Amino acid sequence: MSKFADVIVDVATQDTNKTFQYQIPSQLSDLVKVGSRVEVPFGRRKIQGFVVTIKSTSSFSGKSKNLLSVIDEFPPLNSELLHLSDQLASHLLTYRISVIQTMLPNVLKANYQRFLQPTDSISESTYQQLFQNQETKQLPLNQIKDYELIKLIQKSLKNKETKIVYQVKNKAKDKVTTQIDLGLGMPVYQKLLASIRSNATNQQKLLKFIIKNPQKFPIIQTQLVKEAELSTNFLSEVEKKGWIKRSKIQINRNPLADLTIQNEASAKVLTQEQETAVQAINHALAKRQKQVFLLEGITGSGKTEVYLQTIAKALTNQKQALMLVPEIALTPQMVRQVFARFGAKVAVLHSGLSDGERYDEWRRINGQEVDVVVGARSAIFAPLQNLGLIIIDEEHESTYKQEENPKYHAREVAKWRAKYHQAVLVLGSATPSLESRARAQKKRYQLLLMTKRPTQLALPQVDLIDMTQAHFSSQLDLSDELITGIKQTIAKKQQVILLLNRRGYANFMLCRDCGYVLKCPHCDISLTLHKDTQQMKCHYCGYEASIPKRCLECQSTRIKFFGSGTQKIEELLQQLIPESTILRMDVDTTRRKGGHQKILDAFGNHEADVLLGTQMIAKGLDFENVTLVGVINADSGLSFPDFRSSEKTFDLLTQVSGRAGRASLPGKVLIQTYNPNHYAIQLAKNHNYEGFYQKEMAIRRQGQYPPYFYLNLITVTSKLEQKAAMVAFKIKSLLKKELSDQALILGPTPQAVTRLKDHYYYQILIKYKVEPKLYSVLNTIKTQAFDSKKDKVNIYLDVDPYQFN
DNA sequence: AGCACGCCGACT
DNA sequence: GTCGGCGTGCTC
Repeated sequence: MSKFADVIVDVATQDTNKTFQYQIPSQLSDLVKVGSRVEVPFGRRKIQGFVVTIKSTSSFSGKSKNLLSVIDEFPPLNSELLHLSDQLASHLLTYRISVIQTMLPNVLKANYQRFLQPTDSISESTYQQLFQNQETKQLPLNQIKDYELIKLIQKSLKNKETKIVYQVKNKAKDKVTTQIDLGLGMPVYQKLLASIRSNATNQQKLLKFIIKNPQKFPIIQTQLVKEAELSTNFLSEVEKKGWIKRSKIQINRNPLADLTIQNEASAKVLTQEQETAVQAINHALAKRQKQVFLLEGITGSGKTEVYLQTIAKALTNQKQALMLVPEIALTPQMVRQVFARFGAKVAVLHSGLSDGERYDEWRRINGQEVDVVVGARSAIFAPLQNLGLIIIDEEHESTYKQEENPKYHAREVAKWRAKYHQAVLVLGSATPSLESRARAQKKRYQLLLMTKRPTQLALPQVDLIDMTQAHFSSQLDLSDELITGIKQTIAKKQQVILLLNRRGYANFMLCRDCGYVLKCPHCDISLTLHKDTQQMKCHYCGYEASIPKRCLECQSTRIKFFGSGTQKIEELLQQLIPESTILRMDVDTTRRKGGHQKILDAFGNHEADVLLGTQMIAKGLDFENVTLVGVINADSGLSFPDFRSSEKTFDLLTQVSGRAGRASLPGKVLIQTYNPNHYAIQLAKNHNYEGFYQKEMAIRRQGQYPPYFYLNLITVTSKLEQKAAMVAFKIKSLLKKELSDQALILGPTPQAVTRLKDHYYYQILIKYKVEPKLYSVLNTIKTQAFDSKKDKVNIYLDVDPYQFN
């Protein structure tokens, strides 16, 4: 009896956001499993899809086509992830295939190729023109740009002289290397060495190496080449003589290969507070009940050790653990510690890996070869089947929210998975998100407080520098007080971390005669001066232009650059303190692979006195010689049109302050600000998270924002401004009609940056508490055609938005 | 998404 | 009459 498969097809549109049914041919019946990645005919193409159900009766009224092939040996999706993809797609109002694709490593994305092949009726001349240079009698069509050739192909297709065949290419490749084994017995090698010509140096080298290190065989070819100082050519010669045997073996790319393991593999002695936290979590682990903990511990209170000991507990309970960190490249110390404690049982997943490395790590996880996974946001989808513990470190970080589609929040996915597995979820932070802290208040989460540092070291003294009153010896960016602080620290051979949340040199160019500001031609945003590359760059779309010498409007030479970025401050600082060495760390200096690590290692080795950077220096760094932290402009985040701007500022200041005085030396923090009385800055100065929580909650209640209200952001975009606005107003009236009058519908308003990459953006914000009809309304908005295909209007939905633009 | 089909104006 | 541009609708 033949069977049928329901397949989610690799076409991300509203129309295809459902299953398509295919018949399973008998020769594939043993291979096709639920979760398999398969190749199917779709229209006249062949595409990739994922099997979500297998059934024995047809539910499709038409005639099902046959499934063509199964791509992987083992299904990439298990039933949990299939279930999750379904729920998440409807929760986020996106396509299920998009969710599936974010769950899986990149190499499992399909790579489609089209080839032109001759038919029987092809004429000799057409064949000559199209195929004479093709060995395989087929012409790859993917990147043909020659117009004459395209015309020729079209004509041949029309005359049925040729046809197009479609291929689904699998990008997933195992990494293969050559291994060398001995071909003869040891006494034979001894004899050979004795009888060989004295000028056959390479042969002698190899024989001596074999006799000296027989235990090293089989050996990887590249390693042998290196150790015995031979060439691969030579090795293939001696292979012919039968001295050695070469074979291909599959190996895993190992991203942790060059991580040196520190000697901190054993558990540390816990403080009373740590002990209490570990006990509480371990107790929940033992009960195997779904439970959420909020671990609120000040910077330096030793949250990491709590994580490590509870992971160990989960493992002894025969369970697996998953730990998320905001961005691995920025928290290498954390990864190193997990690796040191749990060794080969650990897999890492993050954006710094190559596609191949990521695929190998993922396969180790999917094969259940590891018990601990550490990774950034998307690691929340790691296919562990026996999860007992999920940890989210720095749970308040906005990096856990993906800003591209599907716009999921890893914390929410973690809750879903914890429930599914009856697992324990630990949310850790020095400055928990208000959402999480409020849930702890309501006892939905269990709050675990850690208020002391194990070293008994006090939190650093924080001083505010009021920039409206401060003294400046030169430019207005660096106050004398901060400069003096830096000089004194350097004089004591100690180090400084400086935070400036703006990259580039100067962020806008103004003509002092006509007031003209140089803007990006595609976005309504001023261009930033980059002195190192001698260019004006758009930080939104990447547009680059040369630095103007004259005003483009009035030709005046009285142009000036305003708004200091990291490049400018670096230059300024070097002038003011010539004896200092400065390392700059921002997206521009860390773009290359391993760029973060290089800078951090150099700073750790005290090759520089000052580490100057954007917010990427605020997280997780632990350098014991840093005794001064300076914040150059604490106000930069406060002016954003975002209800979380105070929270972000408070978090950033608290986080960066925690970088000072990590070991025996007391730390100090200097914060330059134009708003010294702002509550976020005042409370950060006093290390008063609980005070901030109370104050900010009152403001959120007043403003009807989360955690009191839910949010939903609708963005309408078009190349034509009126069109975007018109559709936005239509959507608003539809919402008004369908939702209760408890819901607040704000806008439509043009985005703060109205035009981006030549598109206009209008947005509508819905605030609500309970709206049973909301999802069905949003679904109709998504499906409803507000536009013709001609001047396209796109509608984006963001459930629980974090970025407002 | 990509592909076909069908409609309509334009060109040899 | 046929070519090509664009809008519409469908893919198990």
